[in-house]
Amino acid sequence: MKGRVAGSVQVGGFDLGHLEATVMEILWARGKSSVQDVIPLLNRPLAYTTVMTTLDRLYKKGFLAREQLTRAFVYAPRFSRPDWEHRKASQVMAGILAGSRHSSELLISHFLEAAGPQDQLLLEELENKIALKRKELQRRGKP
Amino acid sequence: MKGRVAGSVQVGGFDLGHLEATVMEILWARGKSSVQDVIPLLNRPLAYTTVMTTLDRLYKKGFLAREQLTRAFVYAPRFSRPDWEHRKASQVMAGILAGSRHSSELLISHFLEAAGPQDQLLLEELENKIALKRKELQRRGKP
DNA sequence: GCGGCGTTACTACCAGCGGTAGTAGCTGGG
DNA sequence: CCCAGCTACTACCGCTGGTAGTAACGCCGC
Repeated sequence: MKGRVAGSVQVGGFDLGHLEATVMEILWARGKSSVQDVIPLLNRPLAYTTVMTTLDRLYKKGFLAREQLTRAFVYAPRFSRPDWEHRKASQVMAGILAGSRHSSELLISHFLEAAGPQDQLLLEELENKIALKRKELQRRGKP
Repeated sequence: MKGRVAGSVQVGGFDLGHLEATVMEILWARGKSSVQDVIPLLNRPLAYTTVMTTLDRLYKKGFLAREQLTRAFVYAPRFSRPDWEHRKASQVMAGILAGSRHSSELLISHFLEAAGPQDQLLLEELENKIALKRKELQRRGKP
């Protein structure tokens, strides 16, 4: 009877299997696509129904929208890739923030460790954003 | 025969079930613990063997160390909670960085959105770190 | 020395999910 | 009106995690 324990950090809700992820990637690249559109773009031959099931599951999970233009369904991502990443990032951050404030710092620290020369602009932008946020918080703190 | 598709971002390797997560939480809170120690701290009664199996699986996954002090095994986390979070964060960041540089910014942006007054110190620290990193990159850039 | 109790190791079973695919039935175009 | 193509439904497999029973083993107390 599946215990269902409250708590536990679990990022959950954004887990895609390999096929699912691959298909999403294709959808993001192509935009509106039917099953037939997707099949030839896969790196291996899969039965029509397999791809359809996958698209359907993605649809039922709310990742894809569908529309019956011709006889066949045409699927399209409900979120753009960046948008989806943002949502995912939100989930991840929410999970991490729930764990502890400290972990947020850890995560960002790790980003800093991994940052290279190509990220200089990004860092600059980030620094600005943080400065802004701090000013805002200070303003709100003592009006 | 399990298709095994290359690619797909998947954070993987840090997935704990609910019971597993709960048990880790207990271990982090209590430090070295035996099965008997853990059982009363769970929010519902579970068979001795259930808890043992869970501890054992965690052990085999490398999350816990064990030691046979008395007759029973005594389990302890192999990583502190912050340390573990750091590792997890690394994985997450690696995944996100692999996706695109842009997503890193999204993730951190989201953190900034979620940041509140209680994070002022954190933000300050972060700003310093970024400034440091930028200086370092500039130094390395044109010696 | 021996028996029992606590422990472990082994094994099992179930449910959920994702990958994979077959079959039946519906439908629009010719 | 019939066929080709598409969907819906269903199924099966493997893996993972939750849950637990059973058998065997060793230490402690008598």
